[in-house]
Amino acid sequence: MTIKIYNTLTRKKETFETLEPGKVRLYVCGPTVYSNAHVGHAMSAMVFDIIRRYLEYRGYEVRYLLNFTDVDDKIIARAKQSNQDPFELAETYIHEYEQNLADLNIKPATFNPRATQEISQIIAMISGLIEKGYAYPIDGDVYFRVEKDKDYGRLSGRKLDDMQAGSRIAVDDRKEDPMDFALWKAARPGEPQWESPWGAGRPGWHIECSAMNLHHHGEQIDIHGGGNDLIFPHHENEIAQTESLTGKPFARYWVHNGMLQLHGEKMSKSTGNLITIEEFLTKYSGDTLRYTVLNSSYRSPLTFTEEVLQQSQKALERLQSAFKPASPTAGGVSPADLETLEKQTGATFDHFIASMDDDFNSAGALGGMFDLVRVINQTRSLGATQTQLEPAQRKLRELTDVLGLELLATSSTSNADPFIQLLIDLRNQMRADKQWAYSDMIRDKIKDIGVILEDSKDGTTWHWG
RNA sequence: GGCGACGUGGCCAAGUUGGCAAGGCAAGGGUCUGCAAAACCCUCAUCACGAGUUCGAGUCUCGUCGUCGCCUCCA
Repeated sequence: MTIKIYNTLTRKKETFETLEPGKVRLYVCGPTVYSNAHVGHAMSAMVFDIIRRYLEYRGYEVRYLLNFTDVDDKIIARAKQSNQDPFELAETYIHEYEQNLADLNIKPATFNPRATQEISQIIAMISGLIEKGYAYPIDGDVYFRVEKDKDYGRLSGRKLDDMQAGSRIAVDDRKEDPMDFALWKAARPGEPQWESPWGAGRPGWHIECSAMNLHHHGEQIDIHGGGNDLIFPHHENEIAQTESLTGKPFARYWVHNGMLQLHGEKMSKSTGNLITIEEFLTKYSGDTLRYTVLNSSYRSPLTFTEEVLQQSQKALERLQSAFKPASPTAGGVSPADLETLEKQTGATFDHFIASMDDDFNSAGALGGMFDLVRVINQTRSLGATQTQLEPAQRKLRELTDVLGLELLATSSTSNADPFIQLLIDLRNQMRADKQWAYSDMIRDKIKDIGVILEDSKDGTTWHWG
């Protein structure tokens, strides 16, 4: 079995082969840290978390770099506005972002490079590009010469001639070509700056990712990821810079996630059409977002509405239902029934691998998992013992772990437990005496506190609701 | 204007090389239960529209309509 990945560069699904057997060099463009991260960032981080987890599950050693762009126009502008030091501002949002990711059960990257920590590498790269004739300095700025790069536009599928440079932003007429982009920006007074052969200044937007990759991964990497809004110009320019310098293909697979749609439009920092991760988590769990992400293709736009989130919550509860233990008094189930369960466990596993191997088709994988949920619940209903249920439940848990779903047990131990149990015992005494009004009242009132009671032949169970 | 993606039941959504349309939510009916909840069983689509290729198309080709993304900072 082989993994297939959709490659933006070729617009086809391709068989996944790594540069080095068993090892994956993965780089994902993280946020520019000038404000609170929103759910769109979370989606992207989650998509690559899922990809990373799956590759690891399939036996790869994944070296995962997620960068922070911690110096740029917006950070500087924002810092000025609030009379803050730009580095401190960036630092604050980096910490917040890392906390957000942790709250969403996103595994930390192997390493988080930052633009400001790569300045010497950036300067070295730019010098190399100038030497090779791919870049030129003007008044302390340095620009990349797109004309010299004959492949330019190959990732985004556009030609220089087709692009309406300056259609929305004034063209700087000092540049040789309107599409030339800044590698280095001359310092303005009061702004962060570093010394360079072209005078004091700071890096342009795209160069830091090229430099970080070169520095921490090497000249070539396996997977380069990010939102599909980065395809042009960001990733296009990364390719131009890196390949012009090294003369080698940069990333083998370019993987892009679709945009999260809020109110029918892309969630976006600049337009203010957003919900921050923090806000989101006051209402929903990280699992709810993760399920929503998993339930559709990572490459498609993600429908993000209250209704969809509620549906995800319900679906998670159903997934969770498979993990309910067998009744302690269960008498066991026939070998035939057990075989049905075993077969479904195997089928679900095979389906999971086949789906995920196919460009990380998590929605398909989930579909198969629900088939197992049903059979587990069926088998339990038929009277299976916990020992009989256990292997199937364990396999299902293994798969939900791969997807990064936490499925926290709805019942958690707390020091309220003895009191809840006391109420249940009292209520069951009342039920034995057919005092329905009082027993129902207890059930209603305790529900208001968040405890759900469920009666069955074998007794009463409860969980936090 | 250029480039690209997409349009599957009330909602979300999957769909390998074309061969009688996964799954979840919601809804209706039933089993169980004092009731409720949970669980289980049953029911619920011809795939935007039109034309074409084919023995056969959601799956290929062309056209129409619609939605979204990029071409400016953006995950």
